[in-house]
Amino acid sequence: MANDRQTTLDAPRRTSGRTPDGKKKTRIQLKNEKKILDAAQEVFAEFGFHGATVDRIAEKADISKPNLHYYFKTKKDLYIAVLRRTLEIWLASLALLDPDGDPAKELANYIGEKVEMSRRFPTASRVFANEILQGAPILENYLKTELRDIVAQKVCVIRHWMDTGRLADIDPYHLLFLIWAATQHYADFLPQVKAVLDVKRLTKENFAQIDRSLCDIIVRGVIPRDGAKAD
Amino acid sequence: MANDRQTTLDAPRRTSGRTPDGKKKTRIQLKNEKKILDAAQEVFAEFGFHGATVDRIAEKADISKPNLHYYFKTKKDLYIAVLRRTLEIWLASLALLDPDGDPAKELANYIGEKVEMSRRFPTASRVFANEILQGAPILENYLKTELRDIVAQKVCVIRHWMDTGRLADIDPYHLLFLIWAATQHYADFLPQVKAVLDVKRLTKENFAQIDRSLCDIIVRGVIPRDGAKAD
DNA sequence: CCAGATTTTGTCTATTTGGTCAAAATACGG
DNA sequence: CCGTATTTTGACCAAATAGACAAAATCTGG
Repeated sequence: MANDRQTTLDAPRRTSGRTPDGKKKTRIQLKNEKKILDAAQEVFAEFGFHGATVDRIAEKADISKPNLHYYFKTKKDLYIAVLRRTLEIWLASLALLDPDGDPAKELANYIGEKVEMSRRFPTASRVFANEILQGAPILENYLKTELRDIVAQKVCVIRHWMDTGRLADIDPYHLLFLIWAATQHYADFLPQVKAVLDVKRLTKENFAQIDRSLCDIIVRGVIPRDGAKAD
Repeated sequence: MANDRQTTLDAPRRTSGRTPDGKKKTRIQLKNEKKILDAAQEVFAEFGFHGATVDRIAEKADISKPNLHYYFKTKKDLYIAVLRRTLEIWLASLALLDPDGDPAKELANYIGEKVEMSRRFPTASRVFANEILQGAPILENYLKTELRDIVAQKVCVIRHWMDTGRLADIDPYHLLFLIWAATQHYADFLPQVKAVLDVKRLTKENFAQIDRSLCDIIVRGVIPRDGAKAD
């Protein structure tokens, strides 16, 4: 009952550089908030919201716990801030898919972008995965509004390609899910992938190979047999 | 330093029905252990190891906390027991892929099996996902031995299909990862899927559609263009 | 119905953890 | 260099939580 604070994630507000009261942020403030957010992202990615402890985050950020609370009132606030950052990365990768481009090239490009994302920002992907896995208590609202809308747009593009006969007739939603799942798998399930492949870590070459494999299968799977260019 | 207890997961021992000392298990024991494991699986799936509390599990199992501890010494023991059960489900679905079958049919069948798995045992999938996401502290050993071996076998089958020209030349490992990722996505990321599709829950029809879409794309993506049967 | 084994519970404890607070330290504009 | 605003910290608290333990209740075979 004592929980009337904001608990869902609004559309990422363009407030960076401003404190909630409108004042400009100090240099110290910016530096420390970044340190904390970086540390928090790692810890939340590894342990999820519940498993992460403020102490651990503070330690990793090399800052005292009360000082951390000076910048972020509660653990939840901090978590929301991390999610917000994570989301921007996510959104960036979703912004592709040109309706006028060649479907095969566009999709391959999209897949490549997402693979690169998993390679460069695995912790961001994991924070996100943890949140969804636990029922998306914070992101629920975002998923049902912003994400849904963006996806609907992408779906339109894909449908357009089908209508003009440049793409096989498959469900656009599941095509997108397939791409997301396949690419993020290499960030979220990294320990499993490494174990099965029997490697210490995934190199750039590994990711190039992943990109090739996924494009091979998925693009070939959705391009019509006849009119397709051999490339 | 005071942690010399077993911390990794051995090969699932065939000890069901036997207590560690070799005695037969009481009917009460079996019933209560099942109640506890069922409850624990749900809670671990939703909150992960750290987020899950013994109290909550006990409550869900409708059993007192000390009584729960009577059956499972520690939270970790209970977690390991849940993982063991989960693993059996996982293994079962991996046991397919007949080398002498038709590749397209075998793969479609495999995908269908995994989709069905996600539909029927989403919590099991989530427990597993949580464990991997947090770095697979318990499952690490299992991943590097049993799973790796099983996968190696499947890879052989797939390679065999390629060598006999019945499958396009793609990396078998990444094909398997793709299938796992795509199918489990609908269990692990269910809240996201529901939000984007704008549905309250995924029906049997939804899953049939998922199965069709995934088979369409993936199977078409790996079957050579020429010699393929139209089916 | 009895004796021993098994099961259940009320109570308690040690530890972890999120968060507070007032005071001390530091930065900064004039 | 001074006064004010900002930043940092040591000490502390209340709640949550994993687990211990001995006593009580119940079951079971003879």
